[in-house]
Amino acid sequence: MHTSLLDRLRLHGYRLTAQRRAVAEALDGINVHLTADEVHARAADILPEISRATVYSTLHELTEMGEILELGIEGRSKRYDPTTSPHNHLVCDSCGVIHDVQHGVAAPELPLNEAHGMAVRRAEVVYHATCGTCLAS
Amino acid sequence: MHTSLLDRLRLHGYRLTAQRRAVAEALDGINVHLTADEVHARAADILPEISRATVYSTLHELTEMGEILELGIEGRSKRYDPTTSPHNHLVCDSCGVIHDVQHGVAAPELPLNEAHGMAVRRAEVVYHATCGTCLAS
DNA sequence: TCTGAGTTCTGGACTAAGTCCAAGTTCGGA
DNA sequence: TCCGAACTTGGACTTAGTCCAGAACTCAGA
Repeated sequence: MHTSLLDRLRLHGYRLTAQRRAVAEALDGINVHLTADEVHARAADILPEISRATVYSTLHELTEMGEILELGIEGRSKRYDPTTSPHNHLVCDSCGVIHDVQHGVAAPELPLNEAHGMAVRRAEVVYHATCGTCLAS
Repeated sequence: MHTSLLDRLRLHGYRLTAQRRAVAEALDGINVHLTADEVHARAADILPEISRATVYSTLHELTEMGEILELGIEGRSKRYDPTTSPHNHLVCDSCGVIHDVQHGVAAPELPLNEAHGMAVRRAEVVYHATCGTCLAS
């Protein structure tokens, strides 16, 4: 995946740098939703001197390109989702863990008269739950 | 509303203090979703010396009681929703403004085999959009 | 009405997440 | 290879939220 992601960065007029490569690799092949700090830690395994500011800006670029999804569902920190095809999320309100929900149910559409003049881009269903670990403690 | 809300605080074993009254009044009769800081500002109009820490702890108590909803949908700060009956949200991803969506569409239910062992409490549909103000700028 | 135990509040210090910026470095088209 | 534009760095800063010890307050019971 990351090769084509880097290609796409290029198509969008971004330069290919070691830092962007490291962030792309950090996001490659994972199916959990990392926080910016976790992405930074993984990228730092590949490129130890990468700075937090660079990771943040690269994540913003990828979000803007639509290559990843920025989730601000619960907790203090945003999480980044490499799966951009429409899907829903199951969130533990107490620890912030997020699971993808793959069942094919699409979020119901929003009637135009409810849109408050806003341009709706996507809809998702968020299931608020408590995970086993948090239930036990 | 706030009278009964205070009654319910009492029923839950909480004491009635001027500070809790002020927070309850700050949330009373509004239909926008305030951030903790905005709640603090409104409460401070009623009780100028109320501290941030108190507002935060009162908001947590009310959330725990189920009297208000804590929303962490987008942006850096949580917002508090005095409407606890099931409804959906329309969010501007760029400025964080949240509108309630009143149309009667319920979020689809989550199949048990998708629940990852988590106890699902509620589901909501979140519509991600850009508001008129942000579109213009 | 008074009292005292226990609850609540305060304000300031602290933490975590994220942003900003100036200066130095690197990329890649010509 | 050269050079300008784009990118990165790291440290300071901002914002949102938490923590804590001591002071103030609430309210049940006398």
